[in-house]
Amino acid sequence: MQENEKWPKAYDSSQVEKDIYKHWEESGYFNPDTLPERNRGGEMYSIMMPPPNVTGVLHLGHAMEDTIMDIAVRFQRMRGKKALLLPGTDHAAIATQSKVEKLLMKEGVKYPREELGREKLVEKIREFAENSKSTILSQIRVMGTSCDWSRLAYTLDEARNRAVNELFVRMYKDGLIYRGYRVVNWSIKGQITCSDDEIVYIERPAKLYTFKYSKDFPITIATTRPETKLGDTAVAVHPDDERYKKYVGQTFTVDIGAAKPLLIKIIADESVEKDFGTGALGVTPAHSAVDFTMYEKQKAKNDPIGIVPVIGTDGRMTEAAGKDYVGLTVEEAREKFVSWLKTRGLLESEEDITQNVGTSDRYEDVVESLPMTQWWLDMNREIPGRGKSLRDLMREAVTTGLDGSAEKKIRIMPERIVKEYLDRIDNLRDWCLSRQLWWGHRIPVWYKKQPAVTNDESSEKEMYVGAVAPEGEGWEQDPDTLDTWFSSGSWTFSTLGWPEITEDLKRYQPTSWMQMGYELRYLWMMRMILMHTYVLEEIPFKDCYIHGLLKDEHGKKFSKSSGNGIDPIEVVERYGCDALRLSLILGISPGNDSKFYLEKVEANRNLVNKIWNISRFIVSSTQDTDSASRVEAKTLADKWLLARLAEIESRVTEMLESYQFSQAGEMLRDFTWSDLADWYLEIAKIEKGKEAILRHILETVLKLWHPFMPFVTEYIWGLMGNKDLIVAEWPKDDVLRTEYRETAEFETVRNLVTDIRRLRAEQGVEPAKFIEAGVAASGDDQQRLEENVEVIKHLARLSEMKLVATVPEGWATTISGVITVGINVAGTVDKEKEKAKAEKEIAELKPYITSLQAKLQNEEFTSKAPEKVVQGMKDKLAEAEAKLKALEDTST
RNA sequence: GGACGUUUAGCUCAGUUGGUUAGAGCGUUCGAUUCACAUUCGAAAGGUCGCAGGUUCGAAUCCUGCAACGUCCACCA
Repeated sequence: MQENEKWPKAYDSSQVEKDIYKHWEESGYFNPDTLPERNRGGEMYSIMMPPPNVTGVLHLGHAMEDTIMDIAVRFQRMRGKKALLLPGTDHAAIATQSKVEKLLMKEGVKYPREELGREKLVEKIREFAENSKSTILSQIRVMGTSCDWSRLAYTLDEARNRAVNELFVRMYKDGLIYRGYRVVNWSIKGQITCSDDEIVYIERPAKLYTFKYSKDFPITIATTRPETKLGDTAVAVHPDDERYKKYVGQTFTVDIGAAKPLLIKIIADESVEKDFGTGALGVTPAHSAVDFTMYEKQKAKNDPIGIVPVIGTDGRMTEAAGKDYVGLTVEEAREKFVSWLKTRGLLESEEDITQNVGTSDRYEDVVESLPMTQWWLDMNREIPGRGKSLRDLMREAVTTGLDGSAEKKIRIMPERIVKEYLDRIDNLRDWCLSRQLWWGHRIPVWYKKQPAVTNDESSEKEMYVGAVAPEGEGWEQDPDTLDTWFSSGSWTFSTLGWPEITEDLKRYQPTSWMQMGYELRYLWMMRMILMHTYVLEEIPFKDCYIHGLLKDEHGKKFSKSSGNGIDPIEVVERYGCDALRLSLILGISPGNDSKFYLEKVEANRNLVNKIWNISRFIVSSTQDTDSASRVEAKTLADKWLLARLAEIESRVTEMLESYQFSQAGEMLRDFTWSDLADWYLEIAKIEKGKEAILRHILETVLKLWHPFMPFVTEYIWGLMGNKDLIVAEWPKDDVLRTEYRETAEFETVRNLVTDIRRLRAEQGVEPAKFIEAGVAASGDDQQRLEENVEVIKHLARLSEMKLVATVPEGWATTISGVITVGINVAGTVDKEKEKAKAEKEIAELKPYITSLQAKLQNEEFTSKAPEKVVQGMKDKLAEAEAKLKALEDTST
């Protein structure tokens, strides 16, 4: 074929991708409202894009998510659905604010909050966020993502802010959100509260100290945090513990150096393990979540114990800790208190242990447990009128279905995640919603007097909950903002216009599908389920696919600190978007991590180019074809290929329906490269008159590939004179599927060609040389080969192929299935090689035959195994025996 | 302390409800360049399916135990 401008030898993605994306965007097909008639009347299909954080740029993980979502939505669009992929970004409260603060500090603003003040700092963050947002949005376009830009959402925009406020107020009115003095996770470094989900547990060595408060105190206790003991108010023992039963209810006064002598009450609590340590637990309600629950239990029992905070928000000991300790860090205080115990002879032992401590996922410091007044979401309280709690809703949504309705059940993939999720639900504590941050949704609560961040139980002033301040003077809004996951949690409906009951809301939720990385399954998936089921009494999505992490070739996480980051945009520039997309989805299995490296992209670039050249060949050789001509299989090869195509069509469809992208893509690749390019197109050069079939095949293949590699397929589609592959009809049941089913017959021909090629290579026949061949076959095989003599001759480079009774003496021979084939090597046959080959095959075949025979003689097998299996084995045995006989004939 | 995942060719991974000679891509070796594509084509080598037991006529696949790696949960005071 002539080189020409339209069809260069190699596909150049950089020349076409931008224009094609622009064309798609202008076509309106990304927006379900402006899709062709067929789609607008179709079933709805919706995906909400997990909003990337506006903290920087798109990374490979985003690129992978964009790819799988885009494959899903393109597939559904081609099938005629009213398909929506709704894009958006996340303001990412703490991530963004801390990032900007760090940048400012680098620029010399040492204390950004103090120096700039709330308004100015928020303005700086907004600037940064807007910048980052526009970068990210343009990168989503580069990935070819077919999302509806007219519905673009941002977690901190006007509409989403309205939704968040409304949600907060509604939950408050339902009694689910409350203000409470409770123990929080406090990051000293970040000066901020963390939810349980933002805690990362790490193991570290620690010392377990066993001691008594005083010489005459009857119970010995153990702790890894001696300094907190300055705030102890009780000792808890198991109610059945004979050793301590007699003390329960008594109160002891001990002086261990705190500001005031401690009043220690002995209480009984089921959760204390008799066999752990001394079987008694010093209770510090102010500095341990567990102890705090005991404090609450005692309060409920009307047998209260005290609560004494001895650590402040600055991580230093408070005045309550006593004059010897005030102002010290916890480490200093610990050392001091331990030596105090030692000098008094109160320390019984010191033991090295490994301890699990919680750290802040953002600031990476060990979090302190401190009591504070914060806003909380109650997991256990009954929702008015629903007869169940938020926890119940979260459980129902993945088990029985919401309200027991199977229609309202979320299917999570891979399934094992469900178990982990339920585990987590069972252990869920109330969610601390308020954050000491400025970047985010400000808590919609107003006070007459502003409470300071403090760990004293402050007296409440007049309070009003609502988005707008009430009438009158002196109202000040709560200074805190909401946990960023509060707004992300409402993503599946806030994006559709809620709290207004819009057409979009009615139509596109519950959404069809959600995908996310497994690190988000609690932080985000759980919250979406919680909020959606609460607000709309519906599930947020029908299917949820949890994918693994992308790692580098050594299995390491991509991260800035290890410097192994790969910029997806650079990869697109170098190899093309289609190649990158394939590399992100092929060879992965759901829920497992996968590795990414450039060799993979290269291989997939080659695949894209292969498709380009297949098209180039087919288009050039079918230029004058009447596109209306009927697709009809005339030869064995035609029947075979059309049967394969029909099979691929239905299997790829099935796989995409069940979100098995990797498998679908691999199947298509194998078909395209091997069956179509290497075999059928080669045959098409020999057997003429395939124009209509070739066109049909190419168009079908382009359609099947389009969701995976949208750019090159759309481009070729255009070069073929067609319009808008993006909305072309997905291949489905057609005449081919029922007409052509048989693929096995062609395998005889294919195997014969391969075996002759191997024989030539073994015998050292020059590759270009045409030689004579003789083929001894019988029955159906004989006829099949006769019909395909020309094909075989060309593909195996034969000058002549005769069907013979026996292969002439002196020719090199091999066995292909049950066919004996010989080639005339003009007396130069390498007997040694031939014999070695035959012997090797015989050696493999004999034990195989023996084992088959043994199986077939085994009555247990023949009576128990299904008839199909037994028959299959008999056939195999017959074939193997025939082959063995032929081999033995040739090797003697 | 519980739970989960992974372990298959040198590398990356497939392997559907157990069915009998375990597959692909990359890499390796040998060979090929006029006529779609060297971003290509042909051929080959390469695996005791982590280990040990068990169930079964039959196990990479099911069960039990163990090991290595990874992950999650828990009020390990």
